[in-house]
Amino acid sequence: MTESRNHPMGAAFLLAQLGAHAANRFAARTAELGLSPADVGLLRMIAARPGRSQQSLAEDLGVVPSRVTSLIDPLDRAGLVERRRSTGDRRNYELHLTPDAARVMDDIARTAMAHEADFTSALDPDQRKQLIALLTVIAEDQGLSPGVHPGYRGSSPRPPGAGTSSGCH
Amino acid sequence: MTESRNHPMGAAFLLAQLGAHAANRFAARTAELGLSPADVGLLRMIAARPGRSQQSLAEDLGVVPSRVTSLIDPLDRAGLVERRRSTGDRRNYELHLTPDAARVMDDIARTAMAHEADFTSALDPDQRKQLIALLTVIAEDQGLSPGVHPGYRGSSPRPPGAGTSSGCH
DNA sequence: TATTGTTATACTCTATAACTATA
DNA sequence: TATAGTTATAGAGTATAACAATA
Repeated sequence: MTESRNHPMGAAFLLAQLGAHAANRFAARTAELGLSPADVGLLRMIAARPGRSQQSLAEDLGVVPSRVTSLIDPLDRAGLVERRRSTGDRRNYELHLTPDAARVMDDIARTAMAHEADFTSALDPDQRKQLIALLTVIAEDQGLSPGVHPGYRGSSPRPPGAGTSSGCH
Repeated sequence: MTESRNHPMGAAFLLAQLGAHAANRFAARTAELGLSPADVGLLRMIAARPGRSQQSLAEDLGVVPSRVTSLIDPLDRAGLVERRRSTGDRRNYELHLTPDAARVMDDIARTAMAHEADFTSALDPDQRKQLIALLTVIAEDQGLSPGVHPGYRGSSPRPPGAGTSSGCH
């Protein structure tokens, strides 16, 4: 309380704090669909580029290929993602959403819109546009790929213990 | 690419994306001080209220008391935090920063300022004020405690698998 | 009996390495 | 020999539960 009064939070800290909160809230919503945020991210990445390989997913996510296996497995078992052996190069898979996934994607879209609306309900439309504009400027300046959420795996060295507590000033 | 062109990101997603990025960058900086972001958060919480107990830390962080033990242990061993048995109630500790910690706190302050400056370097002073104002409105609306970073532990149900990939729309 | 903090244990997440099959 | 993907294994992080000391 003393600190918050005398040292108003910096933008970087507020961003980290709100970002974590937004991710938590979103996770709570997707849980109601029986999906983790990771599931949702994967489904979207496959929807955006059907037929892509697990390898390409691993690169975009910045994770090791073995991790993609365990990430796709539950989606495959749930009947949302289909692994088709590539006819050209039978070593890799072509990942596709199943027809069943269409309904789930609709649910996800609704969930995401509700999340966005709830999260920005304290702002008027003009303020939302301002906020998005400012955040977009920073995102581009920081070299973030549009639509790729870094989770908490880190494009940085990634020391152990990250994730709990503070973030900056 | 298609998606980012046709569906500009919502504020909630940008927040989650930038927040994770900010946390990662900050972690990279604190690592150079030999500290994790968690360490920094703990040191600050103790500095803001010297003599507080591990129990109170557990409540503020939303973690279990046993976790606080393993969080404080390394700081104790590093000679930055001292556990003094409370004279009034000898069950609990009063946590204090050691004299050695003063220098570390200075390093942390410098690190945080450098982080903030780098992160907002794409904005002019007026835009920074705007951004902080907008973020503060949302933070208050969402009921976030000033200065308390939720890590990724979640004030929400917290489904497994959270942390990787997406966050919203 | 209730509370502060610790220890022991189990579970989850993730990376590394070894392996299979293709090329 | 090199590449896509899988499996096995090990390490870190965190919660649960049982425990000690104090109230």
